[in-house]
Amino acid sequence: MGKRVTIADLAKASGYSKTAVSFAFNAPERISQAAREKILKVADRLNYIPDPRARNFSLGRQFTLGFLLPQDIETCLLNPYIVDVTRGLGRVCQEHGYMLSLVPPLNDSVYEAVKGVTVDGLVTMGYLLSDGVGSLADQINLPLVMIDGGEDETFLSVNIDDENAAYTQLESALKLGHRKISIVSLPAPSLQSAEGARGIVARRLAGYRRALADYGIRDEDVNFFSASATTYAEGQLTAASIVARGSTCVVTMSDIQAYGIISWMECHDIRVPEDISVIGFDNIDSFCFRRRLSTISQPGFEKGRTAARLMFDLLEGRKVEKAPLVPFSVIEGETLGPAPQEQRSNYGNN
Amino acid sequence: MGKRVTIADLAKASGYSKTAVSFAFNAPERISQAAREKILKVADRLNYIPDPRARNFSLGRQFTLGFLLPQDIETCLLNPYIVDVTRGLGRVCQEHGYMLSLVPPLNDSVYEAVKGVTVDGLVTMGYLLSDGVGSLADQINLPLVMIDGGEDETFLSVNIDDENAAYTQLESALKLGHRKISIVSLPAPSLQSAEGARGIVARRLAGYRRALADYGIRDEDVNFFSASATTYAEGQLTAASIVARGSTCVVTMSDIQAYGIISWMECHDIRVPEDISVIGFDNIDSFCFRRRLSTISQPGFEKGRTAARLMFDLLEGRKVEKAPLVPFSVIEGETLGPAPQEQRSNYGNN
DNA sequence: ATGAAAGCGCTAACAA
DNA sequence: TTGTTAGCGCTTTCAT
Repeated sequence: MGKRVTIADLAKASGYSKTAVSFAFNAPERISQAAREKILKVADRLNYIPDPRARNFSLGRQFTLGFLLPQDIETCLLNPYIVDVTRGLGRVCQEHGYMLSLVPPLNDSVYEAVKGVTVDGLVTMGYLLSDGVGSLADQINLPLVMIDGGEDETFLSVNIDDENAAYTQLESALKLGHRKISIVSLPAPSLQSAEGARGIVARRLAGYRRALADYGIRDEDVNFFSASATTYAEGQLTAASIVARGSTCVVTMSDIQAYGIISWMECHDIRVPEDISVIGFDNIDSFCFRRRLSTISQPGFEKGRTAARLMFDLLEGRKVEKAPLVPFSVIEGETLGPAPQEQRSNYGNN
Repeated sequence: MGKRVTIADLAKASGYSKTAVSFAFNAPERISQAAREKILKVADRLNYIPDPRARNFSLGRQFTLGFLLPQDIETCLLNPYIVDVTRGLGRVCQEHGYMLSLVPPLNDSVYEAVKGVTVDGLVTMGYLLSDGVGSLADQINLPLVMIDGGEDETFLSVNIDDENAAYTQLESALKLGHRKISIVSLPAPSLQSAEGARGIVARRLAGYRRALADYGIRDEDVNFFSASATTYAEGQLTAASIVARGSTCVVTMSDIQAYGIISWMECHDIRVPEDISVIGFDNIDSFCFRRRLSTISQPGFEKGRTAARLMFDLLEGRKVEKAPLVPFSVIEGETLGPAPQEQRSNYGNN
């Protein structure tokens, strides 16, 4: 348990100064061959390894990017979409020799988490301007890139065109004759606030509203559920209410919710999509599900990569354009079918 | 882009000393009400937030745990077993207000990665003593807990009883009459070295050998494949060779390999388990696969949690027992069936 | 209750 | 080429 060998120890032992030692490790060209060799030899003998904590502090860099998660690590990593984003971030971090730090909201406080973070830049997921993360980051001079945040001039945010994606998603159900729809939303802490109006949830809702209007769906035929967490289990919990409302189609903002819902249906002998259709959002690795989920594909990996790249552009002082929209696409799976006939007749001339 | 406000700024602005400021934030009892209030008020006005980098450096703590991965972040997070371990680690980190840093081997060098890491403790996955990570950690005074490492006195390692688990896995195939077996191993960098003999791969191989011996299987009826990476794609690549060798059962050290193999089989009209059986290892969330995979369940989440707890025991100076074995179990899925009759007759009186 | 000052281990501007 | 020394921003001992 002996204390770690320091640069001072090595300086003394080798008969050189701390500067020389530092140069021996970080700037060979600024020191003579002989000195360098001697120093390194003694370093080896003493088992000296420069302390990265001190080095980073002195350099003012941490060689680490932070990933601010919307929920617990435990919960987030249950969502393959988030895992995919993490993979994208990790890829780019490695290319730059950086580590990737997972930062969950601490004791339910994002602020405390952000205040305590020791990273060169923070990539957030699912936070909005109104959450105050942006201004806090600003205050402590911390570069910020958002994923699935609000589309705002102030900060870079990597997004798909959520409004159109949601429109497309719902429309693919409406086209098949569905008229009684359940919509399952992501948790939206700031939905109420004015600034939240530009958030991802709000944008998707706008897309839904437009689609509903375009197809003349009446308000009373739409049920809206706001999940308290984006999990499989939460999906299962919602399923019963959905069925009770007589919807013929469920539109979710997350595949993982959709899976939960489908699993509940299966346990209750409700056929998907014969009795009720389900269409998800994300397109998490569906190769491993029983049936291919009908869904909207949004490239998590790509989003992560893009965000991290933007971050390094920022860090390395490169010019940054506004973050580009990442493309989405429709995945035709096996969980979306035509609306059941009986229901359809209820709404007549269609 | 103004520089961040420092403790010195605040000291000057508030008319107090740096000490007072520090106390105002970290030790209210050591300062007068009035002083504290005044300081905090000015802090607020100046937008002062203590810099965690300096604070951590000064305290000699990072409030971060490192997770040393066996491969790229990108690749590792493709493996749900590893994601599960990460979740377990993350859970405990959060309980302690810690962040979790993902540390991949940098430029293919674990050493460089470990040398540069700024964490309070390092949890490794899949490394052995012979990889030298242990002694390096020792050298820089970095607490270490291993997952799936060697069973060794020197370091704590969280494991299941891999030898018996492997035995059980293979035996469940042998019991069903399989006599021509393919074994797909994890990548094993240090399998050759003497110390590697206690590693996870070696222990499982020992289990396999014992099972093969107990059931009198001849060497020439066993095919051994060592994957270069633990991925779905690698599994698919191996599948063709497996079929070519005429095995009736594939035993893999990882579910993800098994899934890859099965997917290849399906694409080539080979029925699982009618034509060939597959039994995996890990039991990654099989709820989302087409058919339940026959496999050995090892609790990744539990391993992560246990490892992190041991780490905090270490960090907080608690006594630590030797790491306990985490229990495994057999999952009876739908991909392991009796050996095909034709093959069986080849090997007669059974 | 308060403050001066000495660290923490390293980097790097500056002087020799 | 080499060494002296002043930071980096915070914590904390030890006087006062």
